[in-house]
Amino acid sequence: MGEEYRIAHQVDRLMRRINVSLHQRIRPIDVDRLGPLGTMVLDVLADIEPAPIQKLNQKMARDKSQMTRTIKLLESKKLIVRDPSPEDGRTGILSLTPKGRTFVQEVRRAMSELMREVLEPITPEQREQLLELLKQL
Amino acid sequence: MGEEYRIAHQVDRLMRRINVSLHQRIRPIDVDRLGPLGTMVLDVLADIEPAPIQKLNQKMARDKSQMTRTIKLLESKKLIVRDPSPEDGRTGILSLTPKGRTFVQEVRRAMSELMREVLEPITPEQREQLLELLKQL
DNA sequence: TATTGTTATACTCTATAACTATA
DNA sequence: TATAGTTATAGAGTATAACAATA
Repeated sequence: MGEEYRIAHQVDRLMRRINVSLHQRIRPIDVDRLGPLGTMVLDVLADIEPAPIQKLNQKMARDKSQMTRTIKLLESKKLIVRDPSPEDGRTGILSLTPKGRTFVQEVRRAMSELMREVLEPITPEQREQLLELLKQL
Repeated sequence: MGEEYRIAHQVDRLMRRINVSLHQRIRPIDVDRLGPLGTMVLDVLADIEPAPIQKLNQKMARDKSQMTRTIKLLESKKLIVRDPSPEDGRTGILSLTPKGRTFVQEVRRAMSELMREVLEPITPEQREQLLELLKQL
């Protein structure tokens, strides 16, 4: 094709749409003011907990220092807890608190609703296809 | 599926990967310090020029005030020009200068190279499929 | 009255490097 | 020495609202 850059444009545009809509939908339920990043970190962590910080970093593809700050915020709001790792004294194992889990449920409800709107132009089979393609990347 | 939110996670992760790699690759050629956003605005504009600001806004899915600033930056670096619209006195028509076009070519070369790496795990047919799906959204 | 674009402000996210502690 | 995480700081991107000019 030689126009691979077009995929980058489309991904950017899609991500922007998702972020803007998500921001609007999340605000009323984001009583702890985690912001979009804090919300997403919690959401991603919910899939992999209990998990060392490093694993969360990989999934989020942000840099370490940013994750440090976000984790600290989530801890201070009592949404996650950090336990020492028995294997590696340098790292911590993150888990959600009950409060964190409840919030993630709300976030996912809002997010799935939003994504259903965004994905409305394509069929359920195409959605599966899209998810599979993205997972491979 | 009921797990539409997972697509949002994957899109976020992909976009992060693209942004980080792009930032590194663009820096050496971004002599005017446009940054990732300025670079992408110029890149997108190259596809639709000459275009009113509004059309660029739609394509970029950023808010107006941010685009105002970015356009001003690109203008000040002589990468684009703004001509008054004959139809609507409120808006301007944006076009790339020769300098802007040259820069876009370099950016696209770097971007396509990067995307080929990112897209390496999937076949060319799947790339087309992905682009088509994204376009529909 | 609605729309386009601008300005101003506060906030959030990002990149980078230097640092500490453990492996 | 290498790696995980932290801290500090500068810079880039974002959301919002108020505003002027034109439609």
